[in-house]
Amino acid sequence: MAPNHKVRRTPKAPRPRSSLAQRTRNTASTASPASARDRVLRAAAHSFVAHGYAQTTVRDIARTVGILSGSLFHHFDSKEELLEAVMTEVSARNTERMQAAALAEAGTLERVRALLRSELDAIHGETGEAMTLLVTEWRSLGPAAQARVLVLRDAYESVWLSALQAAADRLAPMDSFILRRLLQGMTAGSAHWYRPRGTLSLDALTDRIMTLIAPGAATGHDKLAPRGRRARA
Amino acid sequence: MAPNHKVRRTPKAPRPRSSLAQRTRNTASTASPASARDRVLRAAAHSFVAHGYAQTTVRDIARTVGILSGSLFHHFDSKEELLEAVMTEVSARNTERMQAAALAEAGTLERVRALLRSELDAIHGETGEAMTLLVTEWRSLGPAAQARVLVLRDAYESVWLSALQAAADRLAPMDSFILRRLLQGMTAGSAHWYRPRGTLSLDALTDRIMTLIAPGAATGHDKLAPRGRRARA
DNA sequence: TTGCAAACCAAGCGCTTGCTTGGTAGCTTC
DNA sequence: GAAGCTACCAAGCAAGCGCTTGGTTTGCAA
Repeated sequence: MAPNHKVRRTPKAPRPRSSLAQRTRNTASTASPASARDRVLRAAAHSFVAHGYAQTTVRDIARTVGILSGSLFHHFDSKEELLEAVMTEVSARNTERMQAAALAEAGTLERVRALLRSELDAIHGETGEAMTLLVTEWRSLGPAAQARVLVLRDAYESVWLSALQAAADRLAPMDSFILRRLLQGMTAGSAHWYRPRGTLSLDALTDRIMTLIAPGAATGHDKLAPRGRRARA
Repeated sequence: MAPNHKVRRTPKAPRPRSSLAQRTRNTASTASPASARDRVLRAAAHSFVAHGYAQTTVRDIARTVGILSGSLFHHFDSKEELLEAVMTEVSARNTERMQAAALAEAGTLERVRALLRSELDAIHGETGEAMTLLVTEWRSLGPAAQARVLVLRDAYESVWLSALQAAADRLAPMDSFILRRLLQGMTAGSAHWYRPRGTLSLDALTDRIMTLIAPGAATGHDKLAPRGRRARA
């Protein structure tokens, strides 16, 4: 087996900086609009999603940020810590967004729909959230990092679970835990085939899934799902 | 980017052998019950599924087979060809099994159920099929190999599509292509959480999914899905 | 008995990988 | 204006990777 998962050293967290202004170099306070650390994080997230963790080299990430590979380790202690940071940030941000989206709705079923739409946004949205990484690259994390991220993941999942339980009488008759797992399969799997620029909108996709889990319930938009449409590309 | 996907050389296919009898070494005709090539294939499939393609080294595979890493290349030209061979064999075998399972049923909905059960079998069954690899490790294949495997994958998918179209009036009102993609998400995703040794049987899981895609239809076994059950571990 | 091919070993090559080290440029602070 | 900090470069190391090479063992066929 390829020896992954090194032991953790001292956690790195360069002091936050203030000023702006763009230079050839990102020095102490003349940072880019997005700080150097954030730019590394974004580049890493994008590359991890697009090509996978193992297929992405630290040299790739450094190149897109515009620095040398060694300089990455000024911001992060290891490549794995970079993955953990991406996962941590992504799941924290999305738990927040999801909760806000749910609270904006009154009905139980409408809340489930809001959660669903929010999750699809996190996967396909223009903000380029890397939510799928939590599933697809889970085993690229070492056990210690897994345990740490799992705490955030559980918080995210508990929001889902209570929303599903609250709407249980309007959903397909099924244990909420199983329903959630099936739902996650559908949303995560959509990363492999759904193309945001295609003919199927994210709202329409949300409706299709709602049709499955809440049969007979009008789901708001696009009530009768038109047949014979294609989603390709 | 990590330089994968080398060019193809001459395809290797050692002549098939006949006799049996176990020795310390697998020579021309005194092969193990499963030929050496098959044992390599099985070991590779198992390791690819368990730890991922990138995390599996050729030394790992060789060790579980009981040979040295260099000897692997007597059977396969490259590690990627090994992955391709696994995918090819798996999708060919499962297309066959699935078609047989479907033809054993008369009704359109029963056929869909048979396909579904067959796919779940391929993912979780005791035969240890590596069906999930086709999704999870798809991008580990180079473009050329992808094109070759895609032919088999398309055959598999077309069986699904025609079954779904035939049963369309008894399924959730939705384009069959989209329904298939959502279904595949549920089945493939189950690899991440479903445990065959748990309290939820594969038949019961099949029923839960059928409940979603064919609401109001009695699905054969286990008609009213009991609530409040847990599937964990 | 010799010839031959398949199956494998032993050794290691060349390359890429994540990461380290020692030093420097630019900015802030006192 | 010196100290001190962050951000970065330049160079390269050790380890692990897929894969190659040359030779040996084994069984079978002629």
